[in-house]
Amino acid sequence: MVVHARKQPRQPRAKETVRAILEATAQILDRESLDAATTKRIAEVAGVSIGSLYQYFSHRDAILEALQDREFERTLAVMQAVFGDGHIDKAPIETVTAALRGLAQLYSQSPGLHRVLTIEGLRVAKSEHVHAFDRRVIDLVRHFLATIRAPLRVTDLEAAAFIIYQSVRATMLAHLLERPHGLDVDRLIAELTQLITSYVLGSAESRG
Amino acid sequence: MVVHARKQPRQPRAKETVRAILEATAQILDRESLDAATTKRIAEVAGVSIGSLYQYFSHRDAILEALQDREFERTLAVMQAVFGDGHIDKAPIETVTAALRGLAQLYSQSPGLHRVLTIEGLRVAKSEHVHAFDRRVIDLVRHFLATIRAPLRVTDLEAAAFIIYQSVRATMLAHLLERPHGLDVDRLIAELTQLITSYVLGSAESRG
Amino acid sequence: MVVHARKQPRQPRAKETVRAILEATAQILDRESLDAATTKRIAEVAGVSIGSLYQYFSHRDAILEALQDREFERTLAVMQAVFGDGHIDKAPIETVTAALRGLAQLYSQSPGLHRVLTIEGLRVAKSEHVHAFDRRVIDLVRHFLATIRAPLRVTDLEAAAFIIYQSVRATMLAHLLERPHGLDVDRLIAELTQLITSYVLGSAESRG
Amino acid sequence: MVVHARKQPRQPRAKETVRAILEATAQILDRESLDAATTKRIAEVAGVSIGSLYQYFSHRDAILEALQDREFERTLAVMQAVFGDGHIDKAPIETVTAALRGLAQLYSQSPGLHRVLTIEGLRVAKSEHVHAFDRRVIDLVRHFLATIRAPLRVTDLEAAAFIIYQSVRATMLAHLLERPHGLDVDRLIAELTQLITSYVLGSAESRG
DNA sequence: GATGAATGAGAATTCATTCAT
DNA sequence: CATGAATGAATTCTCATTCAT
Repeated sequence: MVVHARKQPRQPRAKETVRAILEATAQILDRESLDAATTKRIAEVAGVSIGSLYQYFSHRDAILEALQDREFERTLAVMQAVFGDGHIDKAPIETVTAALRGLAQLYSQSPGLHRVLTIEGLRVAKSEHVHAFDRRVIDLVRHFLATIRAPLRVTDLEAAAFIIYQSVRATMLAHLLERPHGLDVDRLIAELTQLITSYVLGSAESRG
Repeated sequence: MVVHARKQPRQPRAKETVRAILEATAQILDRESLDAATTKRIAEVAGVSIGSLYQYFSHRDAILEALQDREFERTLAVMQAVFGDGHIDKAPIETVTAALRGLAQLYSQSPGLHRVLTIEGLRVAKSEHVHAFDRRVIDLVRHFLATIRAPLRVTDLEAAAFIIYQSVRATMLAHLLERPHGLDVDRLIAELTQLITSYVLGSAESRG
Repeated sequence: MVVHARKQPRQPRAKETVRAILEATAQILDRESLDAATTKRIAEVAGVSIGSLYQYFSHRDAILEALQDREFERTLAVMQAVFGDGHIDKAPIETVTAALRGLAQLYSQSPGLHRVLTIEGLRVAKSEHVHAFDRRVIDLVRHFLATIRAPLRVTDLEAAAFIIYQSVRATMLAHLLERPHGLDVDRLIAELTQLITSYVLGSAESRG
Repeated sequence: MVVHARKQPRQPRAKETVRAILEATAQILDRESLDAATTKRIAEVAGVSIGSLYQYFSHRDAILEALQDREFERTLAVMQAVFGDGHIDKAPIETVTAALRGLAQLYSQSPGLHRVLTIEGLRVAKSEHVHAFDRRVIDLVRHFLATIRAPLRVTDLEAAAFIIYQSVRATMLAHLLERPHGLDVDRLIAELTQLITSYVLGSAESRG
């Protein structure tokens, strides 16, 4: 899973080192910026030597990719849990709210990390990595839409999933980074739920 | 207009140089990336010397800011035209469609530029520049919502404007950069119109 | 006399331009620093174009050299006046005081200029220009010492002239630049007079 | 001691690198000039890469400051040794001679370095560093004057110390840089001793 | 003559990566 | 394995000088 790792850490000490490196990088991205995440700074914060970075990661970007992996897995896990079979009998509006809640919590834990992931998604040469993640999330959303029993207003589920994914991500991230006053997270989730359900189901259903 | 210009170009040759620098930078941002826009590369593409960059721009970022300015003004002009008095009697759905069309056209002219502007908006230390632009666009949207005659479903217009702005921007940009197959721009505009009108007005009105 | 001048200014307008350039440079050296005296800045302050600088001076340093010339001539003029025949009958202490007074006045008119001239004198490859000036001043001092009628305590007049020149220059300049509190210029002159006459004549004579 | 060092060199190899950098810089200052001491040139002469300069010094000037420190400490050590308790019973003329001898030796070891230090003292924005050194040397001289048992001719010891410091420094440095023929260092010291003692004590005492 | 736009060599500094210890 | 000193390509920016208008 850790694609670019130079060597799989097997010993406890090695695992701890890898964990420290990823934690340090996440912290720097969260509190500072992508530019601040130099190898020197990561090594400092992690409390290891620069050499150790290259023991486990072939190049600097591999560290970021490993972090992406971790965050991608967490995000997908949250969505899979919400969209899982257990929720198929609930009202769509509740599933949507649950998904948004889960995402909001995830984002708020490391907004800087998601900020960087979004920026990566804006690169011209977007990595396969990032592309595959987008694909998987959109597939999950599309699948969710397809399993809604109520009549849908939207017909092109692929397009709808794409739009919903982009809208939710951008809005949540902007909210977290800018913290516009007078708009707390619960209210944001309520509004986004409204946005999505109105779009997908039409107002009657979303009201009911 | 060129806020950070070191010197206002007076002679024709000078104006041409400034134009070449901005054009070159826009092209690099469009086709490559923000990182690729080094002073060396910009000068090369513009066909001028590095020194000439600094005749008219105090530092590298000032070139980007000048480009931002240009794009900000264009964007605001489009929106002001659409939201202007002439449209107050039209159905909201038409105004929304017109605005989205205008934006889509603008974005498609220089997607890379808007990509960079979006990235700038994701920086920890977002510049006053970028912030002010976001503010003005959201104000325009809010004002538009406030002048709709039909009964609104949303109550917090500030929140609604914020969500709409972020959603439209992210979706349009992602569409332009990824070009998801099977989703042409007209369809995208139709879907986004649906998204917005359903959210703001409820389905009955948006259908009508 | 203006050694490096590219062309002798003959027309009134041209003379005025040269004057403006030298004045501007002197002002910048006085108020700012040697580094601040860029061709761009000199042209700005002088109110001429950069091109005009090169109309009259072959290269930037030629401007500084012309300034040196001017200052060197002034300095030598002051000393020649004091050490001239008229003063041969006065007491040495009075001549020394008069010379110091003249120099103090000259230095205070443009301390920054003399600062730069001193720095030039500290360059490894001191220009012939600067060297020749040092030589001439020391010759003047030596000649003055040789014409004193009272018995001298010093025997090596060349050495004495060298020491006196360096001491006076450094002390006066440091005084002007640092303005040590509690030491006004009259007091400084009195002290330096004491320093020199005691050294050259011994205390009995310097007291008388 | 190395105030601006970025990192304290611990390993032998590192110490050797720092030493090489300082040695190279001193050599360039001695044989060439302050302007010649570019980072590229220092690295070349030191036989290290430019990057290594920045391992140990935060910026170019920090290298010069480290050199200054080294020289300041040496200079003060020489003067403290001479003006120390052991010399209080000796004749002032001997203490002055000893001090001048010590300084002459120090200056002759690295004239270029002292040249640069003097130039730094002539900068408009003289660094606190340099200023503090001047202050300390003048304080030492003043204290020495105050402890002389013989009756002094000078009354303002602060002014006298200032004048003596500037005169000795400038004269010794000029002597070293210009090497005026017919004036060897012993003779220079004798003359400067004469200059100082005559000034401070009057000729009778300085003769005895 | 006068102008000032254009030039480009050269300066300081950063940072991912390597490798001897 | 771990370390961190060393590397040097690449970046931004300055400024004396030239030359077309």
